[in-house]
Amino acid sequence: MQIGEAARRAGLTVKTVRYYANIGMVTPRQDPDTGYRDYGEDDVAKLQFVGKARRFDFSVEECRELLGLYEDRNRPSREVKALTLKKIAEIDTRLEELRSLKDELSGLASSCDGDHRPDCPILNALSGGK
Amino acid sequence: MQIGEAARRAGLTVKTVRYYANIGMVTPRQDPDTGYRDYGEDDVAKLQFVGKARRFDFSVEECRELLGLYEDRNRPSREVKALTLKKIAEIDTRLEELRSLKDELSGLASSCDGDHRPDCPILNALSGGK
DNA sequence: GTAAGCCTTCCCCCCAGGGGAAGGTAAAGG
DNA sequence: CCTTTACCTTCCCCTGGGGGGAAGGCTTAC
Repeated sequence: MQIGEAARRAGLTVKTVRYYANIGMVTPRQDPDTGYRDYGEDDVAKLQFVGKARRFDFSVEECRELLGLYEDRNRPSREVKALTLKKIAEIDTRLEELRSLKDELSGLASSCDGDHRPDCPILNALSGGK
Repeated sequence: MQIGEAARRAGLTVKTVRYYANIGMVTPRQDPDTGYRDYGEDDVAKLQFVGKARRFDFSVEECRELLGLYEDRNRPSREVKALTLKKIAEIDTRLEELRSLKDELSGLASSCDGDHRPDCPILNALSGGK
């Protein structure tokens, strides 16, 4: 099938699918007559796989790695789990950062009257020392 | 003072400070002899201000806005508070996304044995429908 | 015949700078 | 005076993950 239908069935944009072909992640056959990319069912499955992994916050490089494991029917599940745990740890770190950021901003916001007067503890904090 | 010392005192890199000058956020005087940028105390204060706001996850454009409010002695604190509350709401959204992502990944990871055998629920989930 | 709807490659754009080259300048040491 | 060192300048390419759109080619349908 052509790239448009493959993209539709994978829930991705044509641009994205073409990008994945260019970086060698999902490489379809090429029709020698038209030069058009020609996607098979297996390609669509890979595109769906990558699309879902991206939604799970895996980077393109990690997706490539997962795809390799996905295609190797003899790989130990250990490797996949390790990658997943690493990703979970990254998410935890980011959660912590965002939480403390939110606490600080919330503290500032609640100390600010937010009225017509120019005095503003938020700006004072941003311009203050440290 | 020269850009190096200004950067040091603001806790930023020289590259960053030069970038802020290029985009017109903190624009120092220029020494006509050497062509070097010449930073005053007020410039350093602005750099510190922007640096801190960046650490609070404000975008460069938002920093420009905050800086405008910072320099306007008559602005109502309402505007600053609104910007801060908007940022807090953004952080909340991102927190929610990350939390649900983590839950899904955690569920997958705990259902995977992580041993030498090839069967892997994580890959099954990624390749499964939907 | 021509309009619609596909497809192709090619190039620039986003953010917030980082890395490094090529070249000018200033101050200290020998 | 010469050299080293430590500054500074502009200029250009790089990151991730594509998006937007131009210029051009192809069928298919009306």
